[in-house]
Order: sequence, then structure tokens, then C-alpha cells
Amino acid sequence: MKFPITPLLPQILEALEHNTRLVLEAPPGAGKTTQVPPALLEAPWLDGKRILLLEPRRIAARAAATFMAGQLGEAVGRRVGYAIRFESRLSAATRIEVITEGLLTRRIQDDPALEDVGAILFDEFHERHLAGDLGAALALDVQAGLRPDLRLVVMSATLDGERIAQWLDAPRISSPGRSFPVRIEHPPARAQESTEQHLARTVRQALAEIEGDVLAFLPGQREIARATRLLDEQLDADIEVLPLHGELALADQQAALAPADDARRRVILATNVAESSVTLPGIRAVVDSGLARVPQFDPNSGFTRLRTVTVARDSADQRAGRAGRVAPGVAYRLWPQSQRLDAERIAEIAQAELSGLALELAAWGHDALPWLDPPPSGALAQARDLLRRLGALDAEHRITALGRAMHALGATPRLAAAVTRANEAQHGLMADLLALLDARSPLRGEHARNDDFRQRVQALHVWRDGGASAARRFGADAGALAAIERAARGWRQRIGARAAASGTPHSHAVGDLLAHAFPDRIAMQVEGQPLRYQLSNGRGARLHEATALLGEPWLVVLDLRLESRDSLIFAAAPFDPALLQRDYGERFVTQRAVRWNADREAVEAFEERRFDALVLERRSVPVRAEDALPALLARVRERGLESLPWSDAARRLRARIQALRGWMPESGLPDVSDDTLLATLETWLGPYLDGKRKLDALSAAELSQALVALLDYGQRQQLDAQAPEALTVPSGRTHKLVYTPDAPPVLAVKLQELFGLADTPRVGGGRVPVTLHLLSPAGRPMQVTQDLAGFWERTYPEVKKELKGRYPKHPWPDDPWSATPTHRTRRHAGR
DNA sequence: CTCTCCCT
Repeated sequence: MKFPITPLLPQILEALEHNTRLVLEAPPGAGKTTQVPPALLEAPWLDGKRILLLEPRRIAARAAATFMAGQLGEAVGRRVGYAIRFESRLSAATRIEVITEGLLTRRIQDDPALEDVGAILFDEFHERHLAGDLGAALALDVQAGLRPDLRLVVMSATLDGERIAQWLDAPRISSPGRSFPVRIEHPPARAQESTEQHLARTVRQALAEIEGDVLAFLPGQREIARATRLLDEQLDADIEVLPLHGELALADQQAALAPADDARRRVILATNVAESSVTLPGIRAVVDSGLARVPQFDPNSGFTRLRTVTVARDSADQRAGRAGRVAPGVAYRLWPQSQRLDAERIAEIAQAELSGLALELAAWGHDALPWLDPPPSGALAQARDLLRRLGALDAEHRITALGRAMHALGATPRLAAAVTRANEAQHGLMADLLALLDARSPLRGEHARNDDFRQRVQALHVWRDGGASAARRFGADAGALAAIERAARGWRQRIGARAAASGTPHSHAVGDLLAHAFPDRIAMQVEGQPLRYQLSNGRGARLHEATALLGEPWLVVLDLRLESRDSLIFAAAPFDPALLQRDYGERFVTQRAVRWNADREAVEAFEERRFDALVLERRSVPVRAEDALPALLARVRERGLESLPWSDAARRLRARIQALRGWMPESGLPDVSDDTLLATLETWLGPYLDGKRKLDALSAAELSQALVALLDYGQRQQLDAQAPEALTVPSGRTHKLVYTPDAPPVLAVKLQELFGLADTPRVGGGRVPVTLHLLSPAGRPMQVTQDLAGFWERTYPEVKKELKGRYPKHPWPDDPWSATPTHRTRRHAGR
């Protein structure tokens, strides 16, 4: 049997003769997985040691070992064996050992010199799983320090291995694949067309243009369900539409995979499972939405959320390649040809939760590893906080004895922490929880919506006690439970459980164990709001309307969807809050807290007993001045300056200061604009709020004082002289000046009162003529002017005639310059 | 009321 890679095997051997690292690029079907490891067996540098072949998936590890053993005409477990979690077929004779990526880390941690290993081959490295990246970094570290002879081969399906070759400082060898050409098309979307409509229309186009089956890629279950509905309506009955995603029962997946026996053509609507995990025969056309859902860890909340993203070019090429396995095919891409995709997918290490990685690094002893992409510092810091909280690290981020025990368990740090807290009688149940939390829910149909995690435990126990039919009656998938039981059996052995748990666990038993895994996700019901909870990390959460957990005051939240306000709880378990005091006593604090009471518009102080962000008890205590002042000032900032009790006099004072500051910048008067006063509340208003508890305790007089206090004595004198509150006119009466921003002040005065005044009065150091609103004897506005001399000269003679007619009892002299000013009639003036 | 894929 010949593979495309076969002629390259001598070149690969030759390269590894002179280099300890090699990048091998080969597309699927080239034979790299099964042909390279046996070819290396007789290499002199191997020196009788083993070859490790890393696979990202368990199925792939089993399949590769089975195929290679068959090539040698042997059973698995002789010269070729495999190991995955809780399952291995190995012997003393084994020379090629196929293992899953996660196991390499454990091997290296247990034996840093890798005594019996001569070469490590990383298969499908382009998938960039966290365990693969960590394993490669550790292996490089081992090679640099302890094992310069160790051979490392990174195998990748991507065509651009340049970056990996530079990282490894290694030569590259490329192999052709065994695939048929795939034509790429970009059918455009119509206006207002949804992704699913576009996809359904293109699937019909593909069925018309190409023979064979069609594989379509969509980001998730929701989109698959919508597209299935559309296609079921649009397609003839002789075409079968099959959904394919990770949550489907095993039987459904098999149905999608098995070759169609009735010759019906098939349309398979799949998530990313079909990109790498599942091989589908007979596909001639691929329709690619270009979308995928990926988890993204948010270091701020400590939660992971799913985001829909555009795939990278390497993913799109891999998806397209599915159409060319049996014959030439077509890939229809639902994005514009002009759209640029990223070259490579984002490595898992760049956006995943990192507590497992952080624990590995702590166990390794240093974290200056030769990463292809280093773990981001924010996520790593959050991971270390969690590990400290779980007791795995000390304050200096060194691993503790408990941390070593957790590491040895090989579970996630959260669950490992729960195992170390469990007593012997709880080990059977703990093993069930380890298996159940690692798997998708075994519940189906309406039961799948049950948010009480204990229901899943119950399903496992029903299956264990009553078999598959009992499990089905309970609403669970027996196949899924069988897989969960295999894992649970493995955990029972590892943690030393004497017997499997059965029956109905005590109501708090599940939650009490899991509270030790999720101490930062403790939820306390909000008083008076049955569905709302406060989380110990400070965020809010809620149960859905049809919850099975109604009325539970305390929950451990195992799964939720992060939302800006209250996140939605998908799975939780009730627990006994007494264990918080017993096991996390050090996290309880009693503190004073100061709050603004919006109803009373007043500051309140409390003494609170808290577990992290959860307030368990609260009692009122007297407010201290140093507590109240910042709260009061913050409240003023929130509501604005207009909320303060300004008197008319204070408003005028502000206007005068601001006006004179503009006219005479040399006066050094302070800026009393809204922005500046709000920014400097502490200095000018603070002293007048000191000792107060409520905002309305501030009087208008105090506010005026606060404003006046901004000026020194000289500035006050200057203000009174140059921006006076009022002017005295020739009649002897005093009239207020009205100040408005960016305009001269206005003086409203009866014309007769100004007799004898030759020119316009001025303010602002003589720079600003007052705007005169000249009034009739009845107080009616007659004329607006800033030029009084001109008025007397030109306008007054005309105005006078009219005024004489309308107001005969008043004096209207011909010579207003020398006339006696008055506000009265002639009769009064005569006395 | 909902979530891609995988692993020690």
C-alpha cells in the first residue's frame, strides 16, 4: 500500500539525522499519522527508545494505533499501543505509543527526563489545543535542558508552516495529499437574506449542480435547526436532511455517518464537529457559512462565554477539503470573495480559562517556557487567583502540598479541590460528579431544560440501579449515561472510592461537594425576589421561569450565561450555607459600609458581615463625617449644580464673577462655570457640607458663603467696583444690573431718571458700556442703546414730541443735559 | 431557557 508521503520517508529520516526538530506539513490523506512513526523505528538515534504520537482526540488515538498494529500484522498493545484517560493498551514490547495530548503533560511532569522516549510526534498541531501547546512547550523545555537528543516532530495540515518552523528553528518538509481538486465559489447573498436563507438557497444550487452529498457548516444548533426547517419545506422528499452536532445522541451521529443504503441523497447540516472530528464519506459539495462558535474567557467576570466568529483561512480550507475526498468537488463560501480572513485560527491558549495550565506551570516550577503563543497575562492572573482561593498556590504563587495532591488527580483544579475536601463516604458520589461535570447533560427532551444539577446525578443512579429502560423512562439517554459511567468508574479507581453511589443523594450532598469547586459562584437569593440571586463574585444572576430550583435560598452555580445585568443560571445545586462558615471562615469579614439612600436623600452607614460580595447581616450604625462627605459630594456630581439651593443673590454673584473674569482677566477671579465648580466640589463646597448627613441640610446662605469664600478681600472690592450689583442713576435711585453670559450687563431705567447724565455708564474697568433699556414713565420699553450721548443728540428730540402728547403731566425739557432728573410727575417735582 | 469542540 502506497501513500503520498511514502516517497518522502527517507528524506524525513535524513532530516532527523541532523536535526532534533522538524516541521512536517501534510494535508489529510497523505498518511503522515500512520506511516511516519513506523518509519522512524529503526533510526539509530532512537536507540531502542519509544516513539510518542500525540493525537488531539481519543477516537483518533485508538484508530491510529489499530491501523499501525494492523500494518505490522499484530494486535494493538504489542509493538504499537495507545493510552487515553482511564484506558490503555501497552506492554513492555511497545515501541510506538499513541496518546492523547493531555497525557503528554502528565508523562513529562512525572518523568521530566522522559527516560524511555526517543521522539515525540505532534499530530494535527494546527488545531492548537491548549494541551498540545502546553505539551510542545514543555517538550521543548525538556529538550533544551535535559534531553538534547530528543526528536520533536510537529505535524500540521496547514500549508503555511513558516511560523511554526521559525518558532522551532527547524527545517520543513511538505507532502502532497491524496485529494481531488475543489473549486471555490462565492455565491452572493440577496438583500435582506438571513444566513440560513442564503445557505438553504445555496444548498439547493449545489444539489442541482453536483452529484453526491452536500455538507453545510453552521455555527451552532440554533442555526442548524432553522436551516433544517427551511430545507425540509423546500426540498423533495427523496433528499434527506440530517443535523450533526455534539449534543446529538450517538445513534443520530452514526446515522449521519453511515453510507446511505437507500441511495437517497443527503444534506448534512453540521457544526465544527464535521471539520476535524468526524469523517464523512461521499461528500461532493461543501456549503460554508464561514462562522463558528468559540468559547472566550472573560478575566473580569471569571466566566466563559460563547461568541460567534468568522473562521480563519486554515479552517475554511479544511472545511472545503471535505468536498474533495472521493472525487473533484465544489465549496460554496457564503462570504464575499473580497473579504479577508485571518490566516490562522486563534490558539485556545489565547482565549481559554487557564487554571489547569497555571497549576501545571506551578508544578513544573517555572513558567519561562518557549511558547508559540504565550498565555495572556490577565487570564493567567485570574487563574492564579482562583488557584490560591482553592488552596493550590500560596501567596507567592508557589504550589502547596494540597496543590500537588490536586495536580496528581488529573482533574480540573476546581473539581480536584472538591475531591481533596471530600471524605471517604463521599468519594463514590464525588466520582459521579467528576464524570457528569465533564460531560454534556444526559437528559433529553423537556428534561434537558432542568436546571437542577441533582437531576443528572439521579439519572445516573437510576441507570445504575435499573438499567437502560429505567433511564429512558427518567428522560435520559442511556448511551450517554454508559459513557459517563465509564468515566465515573475511572474516577472511582483514581480517588479510591470503595463503592459506586446509588439511590437519591441527600438534598444537600451534591451542592455541599461542589461548593468546594465553585466557592466564587455561591449564589444567595435576593430577599423578596424568588428568581433573583446575588453571586459571591459580586455579579447578579437569575433562574428561569420554569426552574426546578424555586425557593432554594442558597445555590452553587455550575453553569450560566453571562449577561450584563443578571446572568441566566443553566445548572445549579442547593447546599447548606453552614459549610461556608466551617470551611471558608477566613473569607468572612465584618466591615462598615456607606450608602446613599435615594429615598431619603441621605447618607446611611451600616456594619455588614460579608462572605465575599454576599451580605449576610447588616445593621445601621451612626454615620461618620468622613463617610458622609464623599457620599454627599458624589450625589451633587450625579445630580448637577442645579440641585443646590441657589438664592437669586447667589446666582447673580456667580454671573458677576464670571462676567468680570471675562472682561478683566488680570483680576485673577476664579472660574465659576458649571464644569469647574463640579470638578472642584471638594475644595469650595466640601467645608460647608462637612458634618451634614443630608443634602437639604445645606442652606442657601451657606451656599452663598461658599461662593463668596472663593474670592479674597481685594477681589471682592474689585467685583463691587467693576461689576456692581446695581447702579445709582442721576435721579438718586438705584437699579439692579442684569448680568448674562458673554454680553454687557443690562440696566433698565426710566428715561427721565437719566436727565443730566451725558454718557453711557461703564463697568469692567471702563471697558464695557452698559446696555440701557430706556423706559417710558409707565415702565414700557422705548429704546435699547449703549450710546446715551448719541440718543440725546439725535433720537430724544423726536421721542420728546410723542412723549409730551402721551404724558403731559411729566416734564420733557428741551435740554436734557441740564434738566433735573426725576422719576415723578411735574406736580411732585414742583413741591 | 440554551451552548462550539476537546482533554489529563
